[in-house]
Amino acid sequence: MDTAGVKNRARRSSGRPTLADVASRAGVGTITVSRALRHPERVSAELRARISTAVNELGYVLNPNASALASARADVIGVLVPSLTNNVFAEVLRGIHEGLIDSRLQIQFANTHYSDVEEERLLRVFLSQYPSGLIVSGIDQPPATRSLLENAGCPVVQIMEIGPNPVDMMIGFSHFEGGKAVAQHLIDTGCRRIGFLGARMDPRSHRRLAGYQTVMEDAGCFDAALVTTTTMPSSVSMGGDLFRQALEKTPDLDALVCNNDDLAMGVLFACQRACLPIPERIRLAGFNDLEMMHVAYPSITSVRTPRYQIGRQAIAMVQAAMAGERPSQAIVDLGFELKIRESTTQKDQRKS
Amino acid sequence: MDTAGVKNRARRSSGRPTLADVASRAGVGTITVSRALRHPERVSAELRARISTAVNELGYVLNPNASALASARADVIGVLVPSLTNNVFAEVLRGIHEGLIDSRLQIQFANTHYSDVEEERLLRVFLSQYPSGLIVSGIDQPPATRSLLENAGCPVVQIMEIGPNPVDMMIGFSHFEGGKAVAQHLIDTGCRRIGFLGARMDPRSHRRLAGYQTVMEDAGCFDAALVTTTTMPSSVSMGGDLFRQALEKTPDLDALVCNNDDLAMGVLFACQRACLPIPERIRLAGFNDLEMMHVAYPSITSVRTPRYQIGRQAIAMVQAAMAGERPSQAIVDLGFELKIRESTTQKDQRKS
DNA sequence: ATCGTGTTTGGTAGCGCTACCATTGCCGAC
DNA sequence: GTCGGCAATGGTAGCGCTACCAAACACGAT
Repeated sequence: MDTAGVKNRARRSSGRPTLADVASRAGVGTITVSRALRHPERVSAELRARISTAVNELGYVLNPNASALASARADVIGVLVPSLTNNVFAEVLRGIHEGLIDSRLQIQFANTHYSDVEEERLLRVFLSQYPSGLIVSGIDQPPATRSLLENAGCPVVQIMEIGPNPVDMMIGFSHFEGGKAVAQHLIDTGCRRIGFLGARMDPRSHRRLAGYQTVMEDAGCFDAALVTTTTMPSSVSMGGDLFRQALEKTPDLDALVCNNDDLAMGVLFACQRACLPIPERIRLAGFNDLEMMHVAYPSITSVRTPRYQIGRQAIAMVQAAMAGERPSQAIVDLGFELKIRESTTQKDQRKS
Repeated sequence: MDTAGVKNRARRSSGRPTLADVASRAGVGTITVSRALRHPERVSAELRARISTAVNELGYVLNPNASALASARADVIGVLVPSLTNNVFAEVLRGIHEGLIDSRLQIQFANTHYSDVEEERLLRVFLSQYPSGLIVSGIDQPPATRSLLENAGCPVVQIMEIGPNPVDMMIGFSHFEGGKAVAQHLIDTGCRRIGFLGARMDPRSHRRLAGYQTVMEDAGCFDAALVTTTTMPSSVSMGGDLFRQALEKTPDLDALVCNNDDLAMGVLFACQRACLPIPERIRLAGFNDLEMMHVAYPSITSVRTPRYQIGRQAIAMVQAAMAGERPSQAIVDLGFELKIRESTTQKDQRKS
């Protein structure tokens, strides 16, 4: 009967304007419209204007799926970070975002939750979309993941730390040296029983610990009992917990290097609660230099890490590589800065 | 000469296995492979097994661009949040992520940086990809953005707060009531000169302020000089700055409601530095109940907000709507919980 | 005038997948 | 036995875009 079939054998269409619509309105070929959007400099000014008018009149938006399918390349930069809760990575993302303003490229974050398995899975998801670039955290990818990165067919930047054998490019700083710097500072100010507190001991944390250990051994002060770590996630309350554990093991602690600032905050509060004055009884140092550190009372010594710059320059490296410009150096060390504050300074030294 | 042209007139191909490769290896049609991956229950167990084997042997990965192009639907949920630095949204994202484990769907975040213009731009980017669902923060979208959402052609969940006229669905809690609850608590404990500190006054902050103001007016205590706000971003140091401003305007302050916990931390440190004891001289309350609040010294009263649950349930609502199940109620109020701690409790009351 | 070179534009054939049918086989109902 | 209905499977025509050519044209060199 065919009575109900109004749209009998209708061809599906999203209803949105397509390149062909723009092309016919502008009186040009579809490919010229595509070029005008993608490489404006290859199209004459006159056609560019006509096309631009047609695009605006129709409200045309390029279909990224069709584009990616046809060119086997998506205008997407995949960014893999182990945590979003962690303010450290939030700053990196801010740098990436600001480096991408006025660019056709889009960022696509994913959170590996510190899991190698999850990292590999997410990387496969990214790769299936033919990204234009990849930014991954750390340098300790397992072989399978590393191999995926090497065959990604796009620029890859490893961020946060530096080391030998970059997959492609690398930007960060030495966590080992950072750990050394804090420990050395405390040694220099006369501390001997310097504890180390660490949570969520990822590879970067281990390298900071190694830096601390090197300095302690060189000073003849190392004692395994001074190190208190956990694989549990880092948090402020965990800082307090680890501090109490450490104090029980080594009651003669005179300073603490914390693997990050959250832990340091926890120690600060625990000390306030236990009436152990900082820095008089315990010197305290963190890592990363979150904004809170210089505001705290007492203000807390920390290692300022160039998180924003890492993001900003990582994206610049990707864009340069996409344009065919290989960087002069594949490995960029942005360094760090030890911010010495009240928490590791004698009261009498503090007077300026 | 054509000597260099080895791949003369070669057809482009990504080199990856395609559905057709899988189909021929499994001895079935391409469409059956597509179905086996997309709707396994519609394919017989035998073919499913053969196809699964072929997929594994070839290492086949579905091309999401081709899939989205052909079906005008991408397996992507777009999530728009105003900030990533803010721990508040990090928890929401964690909820969304955990709600999506074992799902084919992917999340795609974007950060609007509290900008309506940026929000609209990002929304257009999302829409161009034909997302399967959208999660947006807040309920105050400007008309153009709202219209985009209404015509998105997919489930939309507005999160973080609730109000009338949802675009589609809504989940959150009342910031107005939250603001009222803190203020009322302080009134109840005898405070009269209760200040309000706010930074980055987004619509939700304004509603908390309105809640505070209502309570203050009802108690006959409202004084515009007690309110100190800024449009600048919120931070711990900003908390200290606002506190100093407030103390100058109204030196007789006996309590402070902070628009969020970062500010409250800043006030805490500023008070410690100025030797103004909390709660004896100043009572202090925050908003959101970040982990730090219960660890601080003194521990800080705050309004615990169901951030994780918001994310978790928002994604569940999207998935249900995708399956055609309309929720029994389009608006879900998850409430909040006032956590009363040392910072608003008299010393003598604290003894239990 | 002829040629080469470079610039601008367009035609067309896919990219890999899924919507839309059509086909087949099987079963119970009449 | 024939038929209708359902379930399982497949053929094919796009989805909207861009890579790959080719054509048209301008311009200076020969």
